[in-house]
Amino acid sequence: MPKVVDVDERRAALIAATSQEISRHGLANVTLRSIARLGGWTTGIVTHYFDDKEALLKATFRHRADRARLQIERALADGATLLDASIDAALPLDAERMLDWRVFLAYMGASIGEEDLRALHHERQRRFLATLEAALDDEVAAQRLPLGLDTAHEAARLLVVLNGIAVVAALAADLWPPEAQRSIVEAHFACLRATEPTEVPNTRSRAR
Amino acid sequence: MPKVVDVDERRAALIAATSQEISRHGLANVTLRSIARLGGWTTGIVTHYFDDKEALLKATFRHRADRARLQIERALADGATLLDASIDAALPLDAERMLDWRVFLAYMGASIGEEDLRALHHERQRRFLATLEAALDDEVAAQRLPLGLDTAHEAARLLVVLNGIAVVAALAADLWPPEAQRSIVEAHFACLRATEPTEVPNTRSRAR
Amino acid sequence: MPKVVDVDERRAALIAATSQEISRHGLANVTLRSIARLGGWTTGIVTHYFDDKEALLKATFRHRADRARLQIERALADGATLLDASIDAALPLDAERMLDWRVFLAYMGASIGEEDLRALHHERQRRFLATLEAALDDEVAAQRLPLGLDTAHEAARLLVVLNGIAVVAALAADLWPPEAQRSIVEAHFACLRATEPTEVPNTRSRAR
Amino acid sequence: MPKVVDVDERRAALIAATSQEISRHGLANVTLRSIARLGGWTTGIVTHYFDDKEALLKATFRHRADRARLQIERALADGATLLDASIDAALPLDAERMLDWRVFLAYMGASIGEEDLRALHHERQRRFLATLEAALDDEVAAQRLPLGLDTAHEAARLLVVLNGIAVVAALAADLWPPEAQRSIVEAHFACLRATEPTEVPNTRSRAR
DNA sequence: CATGAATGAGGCTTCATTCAT
DNA sequence: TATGAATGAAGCCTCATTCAT
Repeated sequence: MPKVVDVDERRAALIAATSQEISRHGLANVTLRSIARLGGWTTGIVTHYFDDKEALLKATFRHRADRARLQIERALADGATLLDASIDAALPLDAERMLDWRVFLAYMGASIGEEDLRALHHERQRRFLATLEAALDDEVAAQRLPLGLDTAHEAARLLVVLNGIAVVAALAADLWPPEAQRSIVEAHFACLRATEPTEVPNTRSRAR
Repeated sequence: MPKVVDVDERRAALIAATSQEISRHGLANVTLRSIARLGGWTTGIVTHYFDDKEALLKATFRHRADRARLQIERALADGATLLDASIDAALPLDAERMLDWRVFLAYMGASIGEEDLRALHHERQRRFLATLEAALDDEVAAQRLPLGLDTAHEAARLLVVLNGIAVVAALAADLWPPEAQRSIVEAHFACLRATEPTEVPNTRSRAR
Repeated sequence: MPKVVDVDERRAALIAATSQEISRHGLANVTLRSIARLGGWTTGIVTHYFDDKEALLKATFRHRADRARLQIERALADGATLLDASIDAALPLDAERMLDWRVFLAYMGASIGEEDLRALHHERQRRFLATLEAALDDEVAAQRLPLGLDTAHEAARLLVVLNGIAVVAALAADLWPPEAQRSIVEAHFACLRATEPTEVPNTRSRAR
Repeated sequence: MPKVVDVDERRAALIAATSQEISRHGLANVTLRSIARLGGWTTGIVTHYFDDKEALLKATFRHRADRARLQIERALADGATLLDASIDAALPLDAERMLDWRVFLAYMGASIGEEDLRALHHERQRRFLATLEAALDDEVAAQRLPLGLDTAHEAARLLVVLNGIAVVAALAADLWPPEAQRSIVEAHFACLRATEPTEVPNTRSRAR
C-alpha cells in the first residue's frame, strides 16, 4: 500500500505558501526555495504536484481569484445586500482578502507585456462581472436599486471601483483606512440609488 | 574635445526605450540588453547615464507618472473641463497614455511585497490627488459641479475610478473599448452633478 | 534519497582547488570558472558550498593559516626543537608550506587598503605569536635557550624573521634556496642562544 | 607654441595619485577613474603619459622602491649609522615610508602567481641587498660591527627583518607601534655586534 | 514519493580602452 | 594635448530544472 498523501491537500498547501511569499516578498522574489522553506519542504516537492513554477503561480492566481469571487457569492447567498457584500466580502479589509488582492495585483503587474497571461485575467473579469451583474439584478428585483438600471453597465462600474480601491489601497495603505475605502463604496451605491434610469443610456449614445 | 552629447536628451531616450520594453515585454523581461538593442546601443550605455538598472527603472516610472499628471494639468490649464480632461488626458486612449498606465501598472505589481518602492507610489498618489482636488475646486467655482461638494473625498473617488479603469482595461483591452471607458467616467461625473440634484439640471452647456 | 556527498570533504576540495589557483595564477586571476575547471565542476558548485566567492577565499585563507600553524604545533608536540620546527615545519621548503605562504602573501597584498580584512590577519598573527611564545617558553624550560629570555619579545622577532623569509623567498625563489633560508633561521637562533653568552656555549648537543 | 606641460612632473603626479589610491583602497580597487578623480583629471590622461594602466602601476611600484632605497642611502651618506638608517629611513614610521611599504606589499600580493612581475621584485631586492651590504661593509670598516662579519649573509638577514616588520606592521598596526618595531631592529643589531665571526659560516656548512 | 546535489544559462555590473572631437 | 562618451568583454551570482538515489 503506497504512502497516502492527499494530493489536493498538498497542492492547497503549496498554493497557500506561494500566496504568502508573493504577498510578503513580491512575485519577482518568489523562488521555489523560498516556497519550500516556508512549507518545510524541499524544492523537488513542487514538480511533484505541479508541472513547473509557472503552473504553480498560475494555480495560485486562479485560486485567489476564485476564493475572492466565491466569498462575495456566498455573502449574497446568505442574504447580504450587494453594498454590504462589496464592503465586507470584497474590499481588502482582512488578511485573506488582502492576500487575494495582493496576489491579483502582483500577477497583474506581471501580465503587462506578457500577453499569454491575459486569458487568466479575462476569465477572472468575466466571472466577476457575471457575479456582479446577477447581484445587481437581484438588487433591482428587491427594489433596493431603481428599476431600469443598466445592470451590465453598472457591473462594469462597480468592478472598476473595487479594482481601483484595491490598487490605491495596496500601495498606500495608510492613506486608505477601512473607513475611507467604505465611504468610496457607499458613495458609489448612493449614486446608484439616485440614478435616473434613462440618463445613463442617453449619455452613452452621445455623439463625439 | 569630447563627443558632444545632450545628457538629458540621451537619458530621455533611454527612458523612452525602457518604457517601450516594459509595455511590450513586461517589467520582468526588461533586460539591459533588450533596452540597448532597442536604442541601438550597447549595454554599457545604461550605466553610463544611470547608476544601475534599478535607477533607470525608477526614473522611467517617475517620468511616466509626471507626464501623465502634467498632461491632465495642461488640459485643465487650457480650459478643458475636468470631465473632458479625465477622458481625453487621463484614460489610456492613445499610445502615450497607454504607455503611462502600463508602466505604472507593471511597477505597481512589482511593488507588492517590496515596501521600499512604496514611497514612489505614495508620492505619485499624493500629487495626483492634489491635482484632482484643485480641479474639482475649480469645477465647483465654475458652477459645473454643485456647491458644497467634498472635493477631497471626490478627488479620492475619481482617482479610484481612473485607476480602476486602467487596471481592467490594461488586462482585457477588448472588453474596454474607448466608449466603454468613457461611459464609466461620464456616469461618474453624472453622479457627481446629481449630488445636489436641485442645482445642476441636465441643461448645462459644455464646451468641447 | 538524494545523492550522498560529504559536505566537509567537498568544501575541502574546493578550498584545495582555490589554493592551487591562487598560488599558480594569483588572487586577482582566480575566477569561479578557473576553480570549477580545476575540480571538474561547474561554476554553480562554488555557491552551493559557500555563500559567495569572497567566503570561499576567506575560508581558503583561514584553512592555510590553520594548517601552517598546526604543522608547527604538531612538530613541537612530536618533540622537535623550535629551531627544527621553524625550519622543517614553517619555512616554505615543500609544496604544502609553499602553498601556505603564497596564499597568505596573496591575501596580505589584497588586504592593503581593505581594512575589513585586517581582522583575519590579526587573528592569524595572534595565534602564531601565542604558539611561538609557548614554544620559546618550552625551549627555555628545556634549557635549550637561556633563562630569562623575553619570550614575548622573541616570539615577535621570530615571527618577523619567518614572515620576512617568506616574503623575499616567494618573490625571488632562486635567490633563496633552502640552505639560504635555513641559514637565516639558524643565525637567528644562534643569536638567541648568545643572548646570555655565559650560559650557552657552543658545545650544546642538538638532537635532530 | 604648444602648451607647455612638464611631462616628468605630470608623470610624477600620476604616480603620486596612484600610490595614494593603492594605499587607501587597495590595488584591486584602483581604477583609472579613481586615480583621475583624485588628481582632478579625466581618465584619458593616463594613456597620454603611460602606455596603459599596467605601465602606470609598474612605474608606481618602481618609484616607491627607488624612493625607499634612496632615502636609506641618503641617510647613510649623511653619516647615519646603519642602525639609525634602518630605523629612521626604512621602517614605516612616517607617512611616506608607510606608503612605500604599502605599495610594495600590495604589489607583492599581486605578484603571487604572476611570474612576469618577478623581474621587478628581483631587481628591487638586488638593489636593496647591494645597498645594505655596502652599508654593512662600511659599518665593519668603521668598527661598529665586528671584523670578519659575513656582510652578504647579514645583508640578507637584515633585508628579511625589515621586510618581516613591514609585513606584520602593515597588517596589525596597533600591535606594532614604533617602539616595538624599533626594538626588533635594535635587538637584531645587538645580535650582530655580538656575533662571533667564525660561527655563522660554520653553522651554514653543517651537514643535514 | 521525496530528496537535494549539481547544472548551466543568462542577468547585472565593472572598467580598461578607444576615438571622435 | 586633452576630453569623456561609448564599447564590449568578462566576472559574479541566481535559480529553475534535472536526476541519481
